[in-house]
Amino acid sequence: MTVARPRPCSIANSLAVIGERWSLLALREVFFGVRRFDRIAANTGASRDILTTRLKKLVENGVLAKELYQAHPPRYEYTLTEAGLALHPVLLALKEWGDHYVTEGEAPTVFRHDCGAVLHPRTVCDACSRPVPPDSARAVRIGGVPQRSAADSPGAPSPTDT
Amino acid sequence: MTVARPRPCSIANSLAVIGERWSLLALREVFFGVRRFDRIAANTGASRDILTTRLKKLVENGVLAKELYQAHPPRYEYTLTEAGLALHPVLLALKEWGDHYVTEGEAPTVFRHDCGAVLHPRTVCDACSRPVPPDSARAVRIGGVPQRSAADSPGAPSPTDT
DNA sequence: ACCAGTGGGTTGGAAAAAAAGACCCATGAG
DNA sequence: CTCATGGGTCTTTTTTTCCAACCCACTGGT
Repeated sequence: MTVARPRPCSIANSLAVIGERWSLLALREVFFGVRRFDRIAANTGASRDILTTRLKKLVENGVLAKELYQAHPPRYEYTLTEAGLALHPVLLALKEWGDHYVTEGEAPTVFRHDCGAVLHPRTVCDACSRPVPPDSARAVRIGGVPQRSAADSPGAPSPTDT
Repeated sequence: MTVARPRPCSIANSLAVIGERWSLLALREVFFGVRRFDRIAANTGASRDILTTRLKKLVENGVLAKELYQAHPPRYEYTLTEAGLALHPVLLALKEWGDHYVTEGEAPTVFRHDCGAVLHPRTVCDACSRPVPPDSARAVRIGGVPQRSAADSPGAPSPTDT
């Protein structure tokens, strides 16, 4: 009898690093170019002590780096590491979804892409550059468990009980 | 003197709906085809009471729908609404980031795209279909505040103090 | 009829996390 | 000297979360 342990999963792993309250909002600020504690606190609304522990965690996990910009009263700026920059798609996806399904009225934040158009991100397959609707992705393996590739009836694509 | 109120932001709005612990993992399960309470609880590791309130909230916010599949002992399945399906890019982005920067070893979950290749999502501009690196997006407006369109060097794109 | 099992919760108490706000320290400006 | 700024820390109170147990309405087996 298998004990029900949670599914191994990169989404869960990601959330363990950036999934706590305020973490993503702090990262949003750094993406916006706001790199100092006070401003991040003010713009997110996070309380200072929580923000301190979140930033520390993000630094420990290599998402942010702390850079000294003034010695003596040592003062730091938080900057994005490579891993931090790689979160851009996550934030864009969340913003797009929020604009569409949560925020009422105009989107509070708007970007213009290099190409000149207002930015709306779209997710495509890296190999073929075509869109990836939910049903265009077949599971090869879920949570470490190989999926039968056979014709699973639509609507019940291999529930993966484990 | 402006009182520091948190920035209006669709990312924050999104997180208010799906940002609590377990919410995204529950949604992941529904995307995987796991639609019933017990299985979702087992596969995520969430405790039942928390899962109850999370699912209720997701239903209230129109991300999931509850469908009766058996009367009498009334039993429900949770299915994705249009808004729920639209979260696919968010989950893909989180999975991709986790695979890359958090999970050690092989990715626990792998999808194959319709095109035949193993799925790696990429985010592109909907208008020009080109990639969207962090510095290719210029702020038109952030948190409701218009940005000066002048040449802000990347990395310091108008700190938006509000 | 009796019993175990399944599905979807609810309840109560203990433990952990977050919020709010005061406090601290070093430096620089007026 | 005093105030303001930046980056925290400390304490107290309020919220959440976790955990395990319990409940109810069946269903299927014997």
